[in-house]
Amino acid sequence: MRQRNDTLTAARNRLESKQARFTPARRLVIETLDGSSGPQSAADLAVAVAGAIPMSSLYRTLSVLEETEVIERFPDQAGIARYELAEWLTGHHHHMTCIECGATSDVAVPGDLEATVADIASEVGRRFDFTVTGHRLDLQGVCSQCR
Amino acid sequence: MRQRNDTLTAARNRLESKQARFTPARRLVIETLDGSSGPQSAADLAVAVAGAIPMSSLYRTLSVLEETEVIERFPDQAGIARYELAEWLTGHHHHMTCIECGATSDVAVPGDLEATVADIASEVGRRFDFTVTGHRLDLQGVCSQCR
DNA sequence: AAGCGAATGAGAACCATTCTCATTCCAAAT
DNA sequence: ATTTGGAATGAGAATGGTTCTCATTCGCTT
Repeated sequence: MRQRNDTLTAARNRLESKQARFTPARRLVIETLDGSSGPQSAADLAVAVAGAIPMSSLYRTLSVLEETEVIERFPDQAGIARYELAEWLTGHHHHMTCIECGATSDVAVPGDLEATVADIASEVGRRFDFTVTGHRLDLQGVCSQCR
Repeated sequence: MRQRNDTLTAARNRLESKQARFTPARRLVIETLDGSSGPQSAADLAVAVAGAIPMSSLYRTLSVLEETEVIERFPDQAGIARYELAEWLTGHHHHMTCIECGATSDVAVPGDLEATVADIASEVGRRFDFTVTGHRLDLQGVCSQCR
């Protein structure tokens, strides 16, 4: 399993390879995301870093990290941006969203099933003349706490 | 295959069963979405209806249709809301987004593969103690025109 | 130690979306 | 036909997440 230091080092290398600095704010955001179990909004992160990063800087930090592909953005159902470490840092995974409480959490689909999903994705691409480079599976349902 | 009139009638029934009227603006938006091959933004729809519906009314129309579950909203990668007819009107389907041109189109995954996807979704739910009620598969890649 | 491009922070600006409210429409009852 | 009350409409203001501006500060590199 990937350790926190590996993530930080990998992210730092990525930033430096794109001539961007590995600054305290960037490091703090990466560490915070690394400790989260699902995608976080800018507001979530502002709380998590306890005001250590002003909003304008936080947003700028997020766009730098997104442009350098250290993190990925996916808007939630309301259209609010949520961020996660990029898959090359976390490993490929999917999301489960509870329709009761709205919480989204990561799911690493077991290898046997994931292989089938990937196969289906490329098979569908083949049938529709579309070169598939990635896929994302979102599950909606009710989490154990809400049930 | 579902005909346009079926869609309109079904949508009308749904609206009326929720004590909402089947007004010209609502009908026009439904017809426009029925004639689209992928999710449309409010701005797209404003163009498509050629100014026949002012923005404030268009947005209100969209929220009524969303609340009555005639349409579904999914924000695109930029967080801008895009709308489609709900799956009970169109049939279950997924999306393919071209990473070159950004276009998103609908894909009806062939029945054999779709059944497998559904099985995997519930199997994953079982393993993670999550009651799956729906799923969505998004394919990223390059469309035939961009390749 | 100096120079210089990058990063920061405060605040203004943006813009998709929602809200307000006065007006108009429609359906049902008279 | 007419009235009536709730629903829908449209114009414009307000909201709020996000981005931009710009003056200041930081941190490499020489």
